[in-house]
Amino acid sequence: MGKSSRLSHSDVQRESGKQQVMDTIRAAGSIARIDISTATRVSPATVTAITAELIDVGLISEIVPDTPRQDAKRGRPRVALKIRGDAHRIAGIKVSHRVISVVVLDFEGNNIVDHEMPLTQGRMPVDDLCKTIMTALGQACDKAGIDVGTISGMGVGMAGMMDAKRNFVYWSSSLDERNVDFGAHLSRHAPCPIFIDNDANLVAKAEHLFGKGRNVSDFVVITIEHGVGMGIVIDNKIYRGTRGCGAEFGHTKVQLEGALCQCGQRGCLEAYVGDYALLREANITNGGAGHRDLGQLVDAAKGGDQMARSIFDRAGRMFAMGLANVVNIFDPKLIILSGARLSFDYLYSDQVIEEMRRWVVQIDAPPPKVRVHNWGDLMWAKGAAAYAIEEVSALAIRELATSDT
Amino acid sequence: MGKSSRLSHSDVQRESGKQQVMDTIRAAGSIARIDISTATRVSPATVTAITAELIDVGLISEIVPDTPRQDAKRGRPRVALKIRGDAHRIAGIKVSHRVISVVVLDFEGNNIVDHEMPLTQGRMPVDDLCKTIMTALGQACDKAGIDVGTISGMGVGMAGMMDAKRNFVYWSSSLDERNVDFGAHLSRHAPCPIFIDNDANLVAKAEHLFGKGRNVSDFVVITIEHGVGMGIVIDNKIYRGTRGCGAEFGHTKVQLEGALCQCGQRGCLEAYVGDYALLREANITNGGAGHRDLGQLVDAAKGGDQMARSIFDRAGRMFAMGLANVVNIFDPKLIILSGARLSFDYLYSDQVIEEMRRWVVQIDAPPPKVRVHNWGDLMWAKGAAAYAIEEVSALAIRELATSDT
DNA sequence: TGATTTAATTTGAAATTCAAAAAAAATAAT
DNA sequence: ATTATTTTTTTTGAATTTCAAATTAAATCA
Repeated sequence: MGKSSRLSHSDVQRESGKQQVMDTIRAAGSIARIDISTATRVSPATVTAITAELIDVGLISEIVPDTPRQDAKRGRPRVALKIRGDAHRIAGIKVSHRVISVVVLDFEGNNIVDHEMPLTQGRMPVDDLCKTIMTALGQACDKAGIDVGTISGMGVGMAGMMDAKRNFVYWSSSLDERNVDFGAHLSRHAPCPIFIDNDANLVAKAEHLFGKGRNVSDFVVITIEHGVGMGIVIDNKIYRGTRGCGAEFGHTKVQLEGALCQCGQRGCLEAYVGDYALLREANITNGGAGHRDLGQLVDAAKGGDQMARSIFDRAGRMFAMGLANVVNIFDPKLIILSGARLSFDYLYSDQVIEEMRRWVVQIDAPPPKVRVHNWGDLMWAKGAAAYAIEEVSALAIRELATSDT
Repeated sequence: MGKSSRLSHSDVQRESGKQQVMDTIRAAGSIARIDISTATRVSPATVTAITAELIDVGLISEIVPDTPRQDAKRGRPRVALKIRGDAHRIAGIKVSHRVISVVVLDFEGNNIVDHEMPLTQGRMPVDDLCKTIMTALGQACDKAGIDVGTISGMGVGMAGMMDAKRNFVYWSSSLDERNVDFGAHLSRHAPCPIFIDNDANLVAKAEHLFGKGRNVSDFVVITIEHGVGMGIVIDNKIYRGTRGCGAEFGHTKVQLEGALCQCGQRGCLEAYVGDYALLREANITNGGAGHRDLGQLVDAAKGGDQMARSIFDRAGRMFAMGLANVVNIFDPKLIILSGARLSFDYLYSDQVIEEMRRWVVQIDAPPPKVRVHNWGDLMWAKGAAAYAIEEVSALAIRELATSDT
């Protein structure tokens, strides 16, 4: 054993010319053949051949120049190509505890419809969850007046540990069972291919395809919701680690024998920056004088309350330390702080980022860029859709090779 | 900018069939064609064609079965292939402060000769270092009675930050100048291709080719010498980060506002586990009663000295915390603790590893394996040679394609 | 000795890619 | 208005790589 692990997959993973061209067009939005050629180092002849085939099957199209003349240059004008939005409809679904969010995107990534469906229970049996997901998708489709059957791929994101390759869920807080072949179950209800992954990875996908990670080959995305998540992109691919649970940034240790975390361990980053951690501190120091929620605490800090401010100060410093560790280990080009909640402002402040930079090993090269991306709640569902778009794209191209001509 | 970064290199990097076959043979040591086929998923027909060519140019050879009968099985017996050791001679050179270590290996990785040359000064001008390196290599060759001109590739490892791809050194403690095109300088003195990289990366290479990382696609190597280094292998490739300084594991922070590190920052792991850190503590607590060296300190701890023991205890706990953070971020299959100095026993103890495991997020899947690899001092030089072997191999195969039939 | 099994090789065809030449579509110059 | 020039795209024919299927080779088993 082991013998086969060394190289066996590199062949499968290596992108065919078609894939490469397709990805380049998607990344660019719109791009002429000659630019595809220079970007991919594939010869113009081949680009012509490939794009002709892709146009033929309807995956991409030429853009007719509406402005008759562009920036005056000689020579045959370049004609740009783009993904055909109407080639496929893709759904992205994010399952969280209280709600299921759905988006339907066209193949270009444009929003067709989005929808939220409240959940009465966070944890449920496998088949219930499948049905619930399909109900949510059905409602979204009704809203847009489209048929569920016209959707050609569906990404599903949820918290927990899973093997994306096999659509297998080791554990998720949304399921009352461990080690479920969730892909197989959901397939029975869904009329299209399904792609399941950890939600942190999906946000990374979303940033890569649609967000601030576009055209960046290596970066890290950090998200804060209830917990602290991290997604890693290396060489344009999601890095998933060996156990498939994604990077557990929230449980990196920032203090020996430190604060108690909900995971049962001590000194986790999450135990300093998570909302429950902040509230815990606030309510202890508050002398039991009634619970405060996070909004109140933020207001208090902004209003100059020393106590509240010191709580956020420490959280910020711990967060900077955790970030610095990531940079010292990974040395990414870019860190994206991706979030839906404005209440985490204090962690995304310039001060925290400055502090992180000071803790990074100093060398001549500039420290990694940090960009804050404040998506709405749809971020997660869009990530799921982004994943599905990539996979459907790959599928379509593989089919191309198999069938006809 | 940016636009071309997305895919441009994937084409260059993707292994040709020949590379794949060559790598598989090297990783296996010896392997039959049919097994190469299954390992690489390349058809038997192609494997036959490729291996025929490789045999033709003398890079590999068939192994004649010395034992006439093997484990009794029917069918045509498989004939194993192996790298031809005499195809090339490769040098590996590690520059440290007090000594230059040299190894010369054959193409299979067998030791032909090793040699150490003391240095009178640790930091020197570029051309001096080039000459010194060539002198050391000359001495090694003399020792073995071989001609320097017969060496077909040379790997050089040194501490510091460098861009391996360009053989460019941003900074090294062995040079009195920054931003040196060291490859260009050394090329003027050397009769063969040169490959330069950070020493931590080279140890990772050594483990991958010759050590405990053989046949493992993703792992992390941690080395402790004066400082704490880390090398990362992802998908059979060295992960170098964007700034090319390798992973700065030694400067990850394990304590907010903690102990002062030689880098000037506070709370670095190195400031707790580095030898100078231990001695600093020992000598403070010693009440100024004469300096003790690390050996003495180790002996004292083993002899039951409470003070000494508590120093190692804390160092061990900090090390475990640092390791746990790497696991929580990276989730590698395997961690190799690679070292030349036995005095670091206390960091590589079962207790420390157990502690680390407890600090890793608990999931169903087993935690990463930890293996201690106690190489001699040659580890570093062998790493340099390993790198050169890989590169010369790639070169030879590229030439194959270029020249003749 | 022939049947069976497994490994390796041969052969012809398919797929992919590219260099070089040609064509297309624009502007600039005369 | 015509020709020259420039740049992009397409066509064409050839080289390379790879594989499926058939064949050959080398062993053991009956």
